[in-house]
Amino acid sequence: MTARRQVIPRAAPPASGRGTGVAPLTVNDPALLVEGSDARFRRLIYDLYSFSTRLDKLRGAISRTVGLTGRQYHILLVVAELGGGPPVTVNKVAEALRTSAAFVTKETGALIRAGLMDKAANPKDRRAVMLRLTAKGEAAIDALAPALRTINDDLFANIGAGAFRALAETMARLVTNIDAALAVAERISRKKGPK
Amino acid sequence: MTARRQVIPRAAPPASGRGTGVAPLTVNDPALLVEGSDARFRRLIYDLYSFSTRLDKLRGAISRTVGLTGRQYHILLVVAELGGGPPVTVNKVAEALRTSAAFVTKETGALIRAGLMDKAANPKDRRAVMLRLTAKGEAAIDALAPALRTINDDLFANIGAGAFRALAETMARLVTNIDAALAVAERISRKKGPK
DNA sequence: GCCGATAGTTAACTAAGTTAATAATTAGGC
DNA sequence: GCCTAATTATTAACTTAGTTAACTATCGGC
Repeated sequence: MTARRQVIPRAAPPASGRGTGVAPLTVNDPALLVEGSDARFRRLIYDLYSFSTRLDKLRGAISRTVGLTGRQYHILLVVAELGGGPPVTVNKVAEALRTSAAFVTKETGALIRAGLMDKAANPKDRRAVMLRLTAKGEAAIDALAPALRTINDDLFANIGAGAFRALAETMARLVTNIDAALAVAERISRKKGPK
Repeated sequence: MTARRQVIPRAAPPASGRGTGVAPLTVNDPALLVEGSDARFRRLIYDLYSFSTRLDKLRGAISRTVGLTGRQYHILLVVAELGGGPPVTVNKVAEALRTSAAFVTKETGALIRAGLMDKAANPKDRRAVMLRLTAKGEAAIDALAPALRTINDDLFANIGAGAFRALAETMARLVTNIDAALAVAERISRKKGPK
């Protein structure tokens, strides 16, 4: 089918229009207002979105060099990190990634087919599986480390030790807080638009 | 088809195993190391991922109360913010959201069908469109503000003005840096795994 | 008046999830 | 010891959020 352009209606009478785009504040907390405006706050939220979009792309690009998607690589890292402790189960990985067990099952399947991970039944609990990296999986992580060092250094260029630690602390707090905020949002969402 | 459980192979000989999970460092920059370890850095990256996943869900939950997806609401906000200046085009919105024009076209279509936005041909340049909020679109933004204030305050609970400003500054720098890092990653990616 | 660049749209595809149903197993109450 | 409820993992079908590539229409320079 051809890409015939859609007909655009003639300019309608202008919307009532706030003109300068003044909108109601999106925060109450005075600590988040700069000279009474939430502009800086909204900018921060946009930056967080921009950053996370790009961070995903970054992870995707790095992962492609070993034939993985970004999420698969992330799972590989988490299994590596949890290894050495008690058996790594599907649910533990799902919790660490804050995603569903179903998704972990699907993606670990790809990693196992690629020979980077293996799965064995836990003799103590035959419902559970034990996920482990293979030697090839560990080699893949090691192979990516040099590129990762270059990229991470670039990413944090001109950010000193103080700013790094402050960021790490604030992000840890935000991660803690966001679950409560999400619970509130979902309560409102269910009340107002249960669909 | 029934969900017959997959047969799990008997425990294979253990992978070569790093045992304690010691992996090569993922950063060089000493400002990012704590006692010679990159553990705090990796934790920060995980936190950034966790946070952005949840932030997406938060936006999704809020947006559902007015029948929008998270991204549609985001586009609505950006058009509101850019309004009042020169005509808002598809490309400008795409740039602000760091996404493709194709995606903006598709999502603004939904917003227009919902009566929240309208589109008119620019008489000065008939290739371009002018996106504007309708009165209903502005009303939707206003209607969400009270819930947003509650949720944002919860999200930034126990984060003072100093930490907020430091976070805003560091995130702005990270957003600047990540484009360079992404360029490096994509160069490596194309070199090593052009597929 | 042609030619390359720019603006937008469409179609087809991919990544990254989700929910719901199902199966296998375990653990607890009695 | 047996039944029931909970837990662990898997599968299938679906959704959201994007992407790239091809294409149309228009503009600006020469």
